[in-house]
Amino acid sequence: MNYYIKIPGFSLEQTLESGQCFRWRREPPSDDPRAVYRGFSGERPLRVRQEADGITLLDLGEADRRGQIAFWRAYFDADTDYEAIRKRFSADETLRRASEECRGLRILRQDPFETLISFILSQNNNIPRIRGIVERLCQTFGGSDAEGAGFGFPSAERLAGLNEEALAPLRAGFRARYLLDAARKVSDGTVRLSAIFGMSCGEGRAELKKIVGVGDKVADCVLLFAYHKTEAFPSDVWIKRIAAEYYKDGLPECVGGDRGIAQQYLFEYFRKAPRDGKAFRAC
DNA sequence: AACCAGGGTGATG
DNA sequence: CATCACCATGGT
Repeated sequence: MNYYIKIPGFSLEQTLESGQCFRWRREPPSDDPRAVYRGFSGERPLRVRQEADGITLLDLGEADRRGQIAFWRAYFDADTDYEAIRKRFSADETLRRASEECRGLRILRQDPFETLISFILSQNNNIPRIRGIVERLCQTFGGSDAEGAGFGFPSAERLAGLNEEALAPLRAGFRARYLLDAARKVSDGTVRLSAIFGMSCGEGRAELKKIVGVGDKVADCVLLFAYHKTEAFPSDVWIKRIAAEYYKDGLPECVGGDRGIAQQYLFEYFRKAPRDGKAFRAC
């Protein structure tokens, strides 16, 4: 059974290909002109289709349909008013352009463990290769869906029982050691991922940084993309360049507590900008 | 061939 | 506290 969710202005492509998640793939073009994506959140599979004014969840199973719908509404952040946020951001000219250009982009509410591992693997790495490593991780250690929808994200317990040798086929390099430390500390309760929902940004950051290989940037990505703590501000090489060019004295006042949302608009806007010569001049 | 990629760690000034 | 080599791998 299919289920339509109205999300005005929302774009699957802008959201799922913005570098905040790594497990969604666009299906090859069929006779259906509308884009269809297939992916997972943690162990939950989904096929989802772009509509003019929202999305359609495709082929939902019979069990707990209300629960599934509520889950994906939250995942795609369907109940946040991004129009109001963009209006507020428009006081700053650069942010106005970025948020206009990336109008369909939303901050997902992803699975915490999946997000943690994915961004551990992201360090000193590029997005296509991160996607490849995460995919191999799921195919090798994740649970298979009965319908052949693919492989869910492996649990912390499963990964905690492995060693670096077992992870070698992933070709994650030096990050494999960090992945194991994370899986171990999550599965033995040293790091309590579920407790972070109720923590402040600072507390959550400290909790995540108990893991070897998690610094400020990775921690803030998890706080933003899994826990939806929008005051988290992941500062990567792109954002550092943008800040040096446009925001030497910090973000403008209109951003308020939503620094993470501003960050994602800026990241995506400049990353997509034409790269011939001076990347930022034309923006 | 050198440089870069949604960084972090550990060793030095 | 600031800097810096280094980490493993693949793409340009």
